[in-house]
Amino acid sequence: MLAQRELERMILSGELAVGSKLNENGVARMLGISRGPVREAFRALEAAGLVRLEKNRGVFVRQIGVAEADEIYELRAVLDEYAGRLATEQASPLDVADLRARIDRMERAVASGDLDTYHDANLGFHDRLVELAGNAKMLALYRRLVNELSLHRRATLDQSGILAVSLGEHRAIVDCIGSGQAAAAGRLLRDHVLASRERMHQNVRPGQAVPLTTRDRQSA
Amino acid sequence: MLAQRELERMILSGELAVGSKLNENGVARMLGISRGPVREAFRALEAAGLVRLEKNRGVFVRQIGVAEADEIYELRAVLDEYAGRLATEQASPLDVADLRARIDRMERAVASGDLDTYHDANLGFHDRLVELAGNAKMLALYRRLVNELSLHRRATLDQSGILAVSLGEHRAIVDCIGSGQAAAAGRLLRDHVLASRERMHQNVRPGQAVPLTTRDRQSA
DNA sequence: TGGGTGTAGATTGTCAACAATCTGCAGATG
DNA sequence: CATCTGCAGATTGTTGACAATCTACACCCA
Repeated sequence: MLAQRELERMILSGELAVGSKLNENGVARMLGISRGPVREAFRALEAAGLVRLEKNRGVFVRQIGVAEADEIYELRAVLDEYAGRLATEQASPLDVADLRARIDRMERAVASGDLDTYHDANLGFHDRLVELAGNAKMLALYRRLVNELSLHRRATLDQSGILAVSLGEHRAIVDCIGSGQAAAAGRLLRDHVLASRERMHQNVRPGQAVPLTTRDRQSA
Repeated sequence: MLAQRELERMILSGELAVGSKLNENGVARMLGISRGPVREAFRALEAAGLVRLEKNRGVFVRQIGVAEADEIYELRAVLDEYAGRLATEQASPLDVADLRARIDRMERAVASGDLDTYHDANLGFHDRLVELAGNAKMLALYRRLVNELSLHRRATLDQSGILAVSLGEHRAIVDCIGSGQAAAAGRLLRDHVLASRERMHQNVRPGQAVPLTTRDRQSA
């Protein structure tokens, strides 16, 4: 039960590299437990889409390719448009202020060049927005998609110019939410996600395909 | 690995009643295996949303209430509208003919009063439609939602009048797909799903809340 | 009689050992 | 020299046993 959360944390933080093999004995020793609970955690993580199980061969941290990331971004665009519409109808002035504060936090992070904080705040902003929509099932699906996207380890050569654009999009979205323009909020949110997808593509091209040295790497 | 599929089948078919407790030893004996693999299957099924785990108390087949079913229907409406648009762009004439054949099968089932066959064909029709959209991740999410909806055991007092209406909606959808009207196909599909939600509500009202006798029932 | 309490049985959580399968390498063979 | 074969070690799949926790019922007491 706890092993699953710890493994999930390590996978999402990148502590366990994408594509690396997870040895049952190794993980068990690392967590100070036996193989039984580790295997159970693996099964749960597989259903959550974070690892891949190969019968009699072992489990691997899942690798999300560009094509699959594309699919996920398009799904997010559809869900986010809906979430934006609902959130506009549901959000209180306090909620809007909270969203603005999150954007401010992102802006400060960009100004100080702290990309990690920016990334966290960005995830938090979108998560809060979907949460405001008030559909718990959608929030669960959304989080799953975001988790899977984090398995698409791209070069992350975020240039501050791109981040500034993204910041502007965020502000426009919250302005629509604050002024009750549901349809416009949804549309901007969808466009924002699709633009993020394009930004990912531009990051992927220089690096080409995923280097082989990161596949089936040993760890734990 | 196989235990999970068997349990999933038994849950979705209703062989294991919604809300019933699944005893580890009982399931293990039933499947002719030991408790270890059973516990692994439980963890996977929990992540799939089919069972609910309560620490030190056991696992129960999940119960979907009206509020949650509502959320799922609204999500399906959003996804299906998108799927309808994509499917229209992707579908070949053969695909359209296949969809029509599925509707014919539903019609025959209604005519002969075979509600089980109608239900299967209906699920198959929508599944195929989402599959045609060509987004594998969306298909996976869609199937998960449909699975969860089957945990909302309503009275299923399907009257043939209602089914006829549903059949007509199906034909209109495929007509749009066949004639390349993507936006219209999406809109009709969304409306169809939302209408299904309303039909569920009308089925729920007479029966009121779920009777207590079906909760935490012993089985396996 | 109603309600709290303790205990016996059942059930879940965990572990270590055994069986089945895979992997890597050394040696044979053409 | 390349390829196939077979074994040794490592890893996964499964099992039965033990510890921790919960549940239900009998019992006691006000």
